[in-house]
Amino acid sequence: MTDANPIVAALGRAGLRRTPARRALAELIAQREGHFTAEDVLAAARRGRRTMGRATVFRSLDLLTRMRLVERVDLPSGEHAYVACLPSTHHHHVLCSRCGRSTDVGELGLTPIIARAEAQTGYRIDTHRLELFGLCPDCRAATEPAS
Amino acid sequence: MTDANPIVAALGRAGLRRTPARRALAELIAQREGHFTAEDVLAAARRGRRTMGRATVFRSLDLLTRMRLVERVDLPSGEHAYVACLPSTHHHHVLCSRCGRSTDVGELGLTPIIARAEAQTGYRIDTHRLELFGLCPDCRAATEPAS
DNA sequence: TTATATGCAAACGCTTTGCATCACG
DNA sequence: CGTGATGCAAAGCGTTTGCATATAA
Repeated sequence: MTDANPIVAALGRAGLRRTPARRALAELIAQREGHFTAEDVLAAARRGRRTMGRATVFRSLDLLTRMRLVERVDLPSGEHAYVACLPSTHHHHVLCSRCGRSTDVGELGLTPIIARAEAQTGYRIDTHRLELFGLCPDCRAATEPAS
Repeated sequence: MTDANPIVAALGRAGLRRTPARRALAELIAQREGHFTAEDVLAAARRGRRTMGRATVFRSLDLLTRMRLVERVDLPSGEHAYVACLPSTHHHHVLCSRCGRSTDVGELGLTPIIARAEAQTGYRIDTHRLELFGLCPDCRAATEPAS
């Protein structure tokens, strides 16, 4: 039991229980390349042989969010989704509006922008949220054959 | 009836009905300097002599959103809120996490950042959302007496 | 063995919808 | 007048909670 799955491994490191439900969720997240909703998880679990209670899904997702293993994003539609992400490093997410895939991008040099906003408004800014939406390379290829 | 209220004026320009409910909502929004939730509107209307049905609040808020007179923002808490804003110009919002006040800031030069993200990920980005949270000047003064 | 986690179902809160009525233009 | 807007109440979702049971460590 080497905990190949990074989420399961992190649970172990944190001294939390590696229950079947959590393993299954970790597996689902690892398989999915992009963002997903709580409902997606339920559906995926149901599709497989495993069934998880709604409560467990939300509780686990919440746990993983607090552990910074996933992050909650708000889609332009207003839906709440989650994306897996590597902890600790500050980053932003780029989401494909067609296939739902998501990718992390690093800091991007937002600091001067924030400084500018502070200068313009007089606020002291301590949190920010940047979400980028567009087409991933694959969907781009499918949509704009000739580029 | 000069439509001093910019929202009411915009409704007129768009050929939409300036009903009592919409006028009341426009008034409430004009008075409030920061962001507000649908529930806030309900409560405010109830506090005043005017009462509006929930449905009307949501329908009107939706209408104003489509007209770009208000914008929906997702607070870090996950709550959905709205902020009044001037249409057409691209801008972002700075929200005070203490008093809820909000201010618009202009474009801030995000374009190079987006270009960088596109280069890093291969995505073609066509929408973005930047929300900045912090303390407004007043709350700053109240919190950090000596700065 | 014992604190944790799970599952179910009911409770919740926010948002939408159906429908009859009302009133702006 | 006629269409668009309103209000109410009920339906619809996504999310949370209470509680008894099961289980990882």
